[in-house]
Amino acid sequence: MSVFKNALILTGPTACGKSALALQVAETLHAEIIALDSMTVYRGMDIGTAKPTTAARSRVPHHLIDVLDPWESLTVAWWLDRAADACRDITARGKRPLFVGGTPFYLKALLHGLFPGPPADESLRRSLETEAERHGPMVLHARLALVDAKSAARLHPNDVRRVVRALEVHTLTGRPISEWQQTWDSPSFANDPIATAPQAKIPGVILVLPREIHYDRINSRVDAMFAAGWIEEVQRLRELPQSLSREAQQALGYRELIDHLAGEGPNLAETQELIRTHTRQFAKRQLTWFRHFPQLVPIAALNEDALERILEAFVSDLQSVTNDSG
RNA sequence: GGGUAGAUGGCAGAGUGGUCAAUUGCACCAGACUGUAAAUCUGGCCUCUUCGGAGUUCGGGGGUUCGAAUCCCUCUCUACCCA
Repeated sequence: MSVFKNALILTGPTACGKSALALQVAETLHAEIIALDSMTVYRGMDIGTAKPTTAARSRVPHHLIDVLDPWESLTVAWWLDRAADACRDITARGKRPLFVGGTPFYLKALLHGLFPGPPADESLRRSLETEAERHGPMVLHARLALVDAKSAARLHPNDVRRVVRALEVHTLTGRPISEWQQTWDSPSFANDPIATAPQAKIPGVILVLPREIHYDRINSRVDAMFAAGWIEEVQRLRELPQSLSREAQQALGYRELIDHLAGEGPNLAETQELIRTHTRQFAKRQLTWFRHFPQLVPIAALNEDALERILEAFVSDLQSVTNDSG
């Protein structure tokens, strides 16, 4: 029933070697790749996002890459819609969709769906945020407690971003967000008319590698990005006629480089070190998400038989596989 | 050789007689995450703990004091200045 029923997932933390393996997997399984990634969607942001090269993209078709300009906004819901479209498209052409990427929130949305609530109301958000700045976050949290005790209990008062969204959903729908959010709690809730999440059972694999090795890879990849002209790329983005969207400008590394180029950040060497550090921290955050998905089969990324193990994991989950190679 | 200013927890940096195991930031460890998510937020971070506390810390040594990271002496080291 789900549009994702033929899909496969290859995920893992940043710089773990997903892209290279993905090409091989895609070629073996006759698949096309859909980027499970919140940043490679942006045109002109190539180096720092480790976007698949044109060579890679000519080997295997990639979707949801370079689909937005850097001044455009992006949300999970938009991404999920487009991912569903791409899936339908690929399936219709007799190919298999292979999600590749490491944006954990999008992965969760893909696996568990989103509650079909209202999208962001920017002006409402702005006024709530302003209020929090003036009178402190407690004010918003206290108000939330009045209309949605369950969410208030779950959310820390300082977590303004989520408190605002909870308030926003309640204001817009008259229904507490905690009611809407039951999508992720109970499968039986799928019968509820407001919870129409796909609840997809998509076979997936997660690449893992020892922390020390992983960190070395991250560090040297950041260095390689600088050597490849990352600064010039960011400079070009700064010279665009329109300023970057909030989502684009908070991309890891771009943000630090933008600050540096604007004279508001540390010197170049320090900026580079900062980006290495932040990338390592990001990888750790990704890992805390991945623990929530026990259905993903862990594969040692550096093992020589990684490709075979991935294929095995997929095959054991599939009834029909268009695979004829060893 | 003379002078001045300093030495504080992984780093930066507060504190200048008790309320100091020592503000804060960073790093580090762990956690959360339902339309900003490569974002944002939370907890921990000297040692031991029956979680009530207990024991050792603020360059080394000595001293003053009921009591010192804070005052005095001395040693070592560092930075800058004059020779």
